[in-house]
Order: sequence, then structure tokens, then C-alpha cells
Amino acid sequence: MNIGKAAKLSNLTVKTVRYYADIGLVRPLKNKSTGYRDFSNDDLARLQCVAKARKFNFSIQECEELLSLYSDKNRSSKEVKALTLDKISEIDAKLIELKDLRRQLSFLANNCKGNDRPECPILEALSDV
Amino acid sequence: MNIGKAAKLSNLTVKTVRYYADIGLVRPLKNKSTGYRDFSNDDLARLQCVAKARKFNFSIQECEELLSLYSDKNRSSKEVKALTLDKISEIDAKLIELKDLRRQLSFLANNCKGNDRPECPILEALSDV
DNA sequence: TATAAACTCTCCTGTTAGTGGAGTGTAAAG
DNA sequence: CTTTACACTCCACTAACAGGAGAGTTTATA
Repeated sequence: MNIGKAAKLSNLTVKTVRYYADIGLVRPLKNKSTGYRDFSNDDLARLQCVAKARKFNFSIQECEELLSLYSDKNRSSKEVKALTLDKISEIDAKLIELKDLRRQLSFLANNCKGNDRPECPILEALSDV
Repeated sequence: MNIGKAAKLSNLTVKTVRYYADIGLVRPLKNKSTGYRDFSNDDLARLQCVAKARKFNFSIQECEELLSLYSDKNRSSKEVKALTLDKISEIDAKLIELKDLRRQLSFLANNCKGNDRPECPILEALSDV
């Protein structure tokens, strides 16, 4: 199938699919005369897999790992689970960081009158080293 | 002061300070003969402000806004507070998104045996469109 | 005083994961 | 036969720096 159809069926943009082909995530055949890419059903499945994994915050490199597990019929589910657990740990770390940030910003905002006067504890906090 | 000292006193790297000077966040004088940048105390204060604001997840562009408020003695604290509240909303949105992601990944991981067999609900989920 | 270490400069490349646009060729519809 | 929709390549741009080359400057030490 052409790139437009592959993009539509994987919920990606044509630009993104072309990019994924450029970096080798999929390797569609190319029509010698027109230069058009020809995506197989397997290519499509890989694109769909990547599209989903990206939504799950997996990086492109991690997507590559997932794809290689995906096409390896002898893989163990252990490996896939390990990648997933790593990703969850990453998310947890990010959550802690963001919560702390929110706490500090809320504290500052609560102490700022937010009126027409120039005194501002937020800027004071930012200028303290 | 030279860039090394300015960097140390603002907890930034020399590379970063040079970058901030390149994009105009600070405008140190330059020694005509040596080309060395000369940072004033005001430059330093601005660098410290940016360093802190960056830790609070403000983008460079938002830092510019903060700096202009910072050096405007007639600013109202209202404007600064508004920027901060916006940032808190952004963080809240990100928190929701990450929590949802974590929930979905945990669900998948919990349903994956993680053994040496190939069956894997995680990959199955990724291949569903 | 000579030299070595530490510091500074500019310029270039690379990072992530694409997006946007120019200019051009191809296929399908009316 | 022409318009419209697709497709292609190539280049530039995004955010916020980091790494390194190659060269000049300042400071400390032998």
C-alpha cells in the first residue's frame, strides 16, 4: 500500500511514516520507476506497534527494541515486561519531580498577593540563589 | 567578572552561560582585545534568576518574560502570579497524563507473566490498533 | 623567565522526534 | 485534458544545550 494509506491505518502522519522509514523502523519496498514506497502488512503492523508504544512514552530506540522482540517468535515475555517496568519506574520518578515542583510553585503563588503592587515573593524567590 | 565565575555563582555550566549570552538573555560587555565576556552583578542576578526558573520548568521564553518583569520596577505582582499559575496548570495536565499512562502500563505489566514463554499481553496490546 | 595548567574564545556537529515548506513528478477523477 | 490529490527529495527549523577542535590568554609553578 502507499504511504497515505499506511499513515491513516496507523494513526500517524505521512511525514512521520516517511521519517520512520528513513531511520529504518520500517523498510518498505520502493517502486523503481515512481520512487513510491510500498508498505506490506508487516510494515503496517510495525507502524501500528510504534504508534502505540510512542503513546506509552517509549522512545524511538525503545520502540526498536520492542519491534525486535515483536518479530522474534522465540522471545520471552520476561524481556518485554522488564522494558515495561523500567518505563514505569521512569514515570514514577517524573511524577515525584513534578509533584515537588508543583508544591513549590503553589507555595510561591499562595504567598503572592497578585495585585497591582510590585512586591512579589515569586520574583524574590527566583532572585535568591 | 569572567564567564567561569559567573557560571559558578549561578550554578550553570560555562557552556550554558555562553549560550544564554548568545541568545541575549544576558548581554555582558566584551573586552575588545581578548574577546572575553565581562559579566556585571546585574548579569549575574539575571543568570541566577534564569537558573532557578529553569528548575521550576519555565521555558527559556518564559524566563525572558520573567526577566523583563524582574527588571521592571513598575510591574504588578499580578502578572508574575499569572505566569506561575499557568505553569501550575501545565504541571497538573502533565501529572494527569502521566498517571493515566502509568495506570495503563501497570495493567499490562501485571497481566504479563514475565517468564521464558513467548506469550505477552504487552506486545499484544501494542499490536492492537 | 620559561613553561605548564587553567581559562577563554569561535565555530561546527549532534542530540530527539519529528514539522513545515519548496519544487517537482505521478495517479486518479471529472 | 485538466484539475486535484498524492507522492517524492532536499533543506531548514524546533529546544536547550553538550562535546570537541583549534587557537589565544592568564595565572601558577619550577
